[in-house]
Amino acid sequence: MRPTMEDVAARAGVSRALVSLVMRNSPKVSDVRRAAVLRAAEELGYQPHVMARSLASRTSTVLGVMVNDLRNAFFADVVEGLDAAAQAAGFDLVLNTGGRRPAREGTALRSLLSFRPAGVILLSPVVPASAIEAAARQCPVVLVSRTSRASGVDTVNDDGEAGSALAVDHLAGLGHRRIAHLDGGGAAGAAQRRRGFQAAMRRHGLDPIVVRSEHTDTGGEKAVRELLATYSRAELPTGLVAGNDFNAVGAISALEEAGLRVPEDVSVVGYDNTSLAALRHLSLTTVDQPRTEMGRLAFEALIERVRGERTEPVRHLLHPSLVVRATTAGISATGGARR
Amino acid sequence: MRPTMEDVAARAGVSRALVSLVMRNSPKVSDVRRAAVLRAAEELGYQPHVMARSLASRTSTVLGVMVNDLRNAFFADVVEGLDAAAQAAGFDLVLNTGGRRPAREGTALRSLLSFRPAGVILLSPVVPASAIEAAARQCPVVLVSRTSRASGVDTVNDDGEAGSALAVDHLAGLGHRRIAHLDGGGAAGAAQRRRGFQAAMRRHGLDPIVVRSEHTDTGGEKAVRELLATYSRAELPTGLVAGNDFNAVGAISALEEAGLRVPEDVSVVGYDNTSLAALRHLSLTTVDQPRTEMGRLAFEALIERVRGERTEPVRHLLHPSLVVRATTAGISATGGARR
DNA sequence: TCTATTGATTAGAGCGCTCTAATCTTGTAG
DNA sequence: CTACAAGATTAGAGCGCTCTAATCAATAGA
Repeated sequence: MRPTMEDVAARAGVSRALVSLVMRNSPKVSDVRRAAVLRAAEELGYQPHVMARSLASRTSTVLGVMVNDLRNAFFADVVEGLDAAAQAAGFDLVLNTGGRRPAREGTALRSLLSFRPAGVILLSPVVPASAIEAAARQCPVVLVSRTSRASGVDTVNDDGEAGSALAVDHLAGLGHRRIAHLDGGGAAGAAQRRRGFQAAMRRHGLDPIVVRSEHTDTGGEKAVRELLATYSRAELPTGLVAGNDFNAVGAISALEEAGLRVPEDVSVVGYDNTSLAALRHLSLTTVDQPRTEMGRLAFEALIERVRGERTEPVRHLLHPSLVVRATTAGISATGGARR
Repeated sequence: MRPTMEDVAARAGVSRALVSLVMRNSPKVSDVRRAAVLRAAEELGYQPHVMARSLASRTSTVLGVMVNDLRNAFFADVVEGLDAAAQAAGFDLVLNTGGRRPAREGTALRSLLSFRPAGVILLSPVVPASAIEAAARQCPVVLVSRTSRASGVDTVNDDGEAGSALAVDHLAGLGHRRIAHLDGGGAAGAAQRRRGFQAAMRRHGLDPIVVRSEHTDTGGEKAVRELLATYSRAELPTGLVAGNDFNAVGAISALEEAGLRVPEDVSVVGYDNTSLAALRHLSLTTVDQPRTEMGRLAFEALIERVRGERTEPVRHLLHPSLVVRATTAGISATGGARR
């Protein structure tokens, strides 16, 4: 059996309460006793029992985290940021997934709450708003990549509209006039990206072309084939704003298959700046969201509520940035490319 | 304040002990009482406090998980498998990262242990063996992608030697004789993959060519350039067994840059079957490890020990499989390609 | 009628810790 | 030498639950 505080106290010749004070490094312990306790703890390999501590102190160092999909690199990055911030502040993450299924997410959320966590962070949850509000009645809740109007809920989102605008501005700046968006369908954030695209295009006085697609590489291929079937070579869009990086890669494949060169004939911009985009082989121009930063901000929003420093909800809208690589270029007078 | 068992008991007009029995759905409760308790719990929105339960029962439903690197899709998949199995069995994951730094991993591990978890699962940890053995003295420990001879420790690894052999057999079967391995250097599992490559080559009566590289795309590029500088076009290896998928992608880039076609001139096999490999754009032939399965097995190994069903260590060595896609082909008589 | 017997229910101690309030030490001023 | 404040230490209750052992109710057997 692992040693308890009582064991340490006995060995150090002090009371359990004193050991408790030392463990929480209280200033009101004499140096002699502190040293004795620390030595005894060391010798016994003692480590406080977080659960017992949590129960007795009526406070929790547990943060519940529910992830929409761990396989998605986006969430992995957010969790990284979260973990780093949490560890630095002495919190631990209890992590879960609901596999994108509302019912399972509900169970997962309840499971997190049964830890009586200091707070809960939901990454792009698919549970109904009512479940989120119910959770918010028990502890602070932060939503990442999902909005909410509930008063007890903070949110951290990236500004998808601004991201698309960045892509459009970039292409328009390179001289492109016919630019199409490969829409992400019902995927999280897709609607915002589409809206941002349309608004930016109009701002440039251009006609927004939107092709229904999805956030996969095959989706990108299909969308481009559709485009090729619809437009004559001369009228084909010269710029593509893909729904995400995977979609962009599929689009590029289909373009090359059709004998079009990227970026000489068509420029393509991705979204998310996944590790994929950074590969030399692709060198995809893409929109980057500060994912790790989002995790950090989510943690901070939570901690502010935990510490009671704030009660009004906060809505972070993070600014994406454009990472220019090799899949975009200007248009030459002849319709060819100019880097 | 959230309702406690006492509240439920009062509302249902029974004792706290009875509520406890109902919550653990004991068979020795009359139907009438059970219904009354359940209703009261429902009305109050009561949910047992896991930590209090854990403390009182001296058992834990917490599984500590330390991940080498969350950003790595490999671990994400393993965690997925772990989470699914754990949830099904009523366990919760407390998750951590040490950022590949031994000291930080040590802290992370200690943090996990302070939950007095039912067990701990370490995904490719970089902590010294002594730390692992110390942990094993406190609770069952399962290692994934790392070996150990300690008696209290179970391991789950993929058979890297077999994986490389799969790749070599495939290429040799296609008629390739000059095959090179792009070695992963000090990366986890790299040594095994190299050994497997060498052994398989000798088995086929071929001379194993090993180029020092690393598990990144730039590493793959460099290795191929080295190869190009070393061998004449006629003597250049026609088959490449890359250290992992990223490395393979880099290698392909460099080959194409040099005017060589894949797979017509050179066949390339990756390792890991990441989402990258599945992209149509690449369609990389690669070696797949059953990652989700590894998570499940890790959980099962742990649970067997928790239930006391087993005390001798178990060493799972999982069989990889080859996923043949479009980057490998046979050699034609003229040195050209034949799919 | 009384005692077993079985099944359902509960009292109460205790898990490992924190926290308040009380107690014990000192040092210092009068 | 006494009084008292300030600092250091501790006793003991209690966090929300489980678990053992005791109690209670109801039925059956003699």
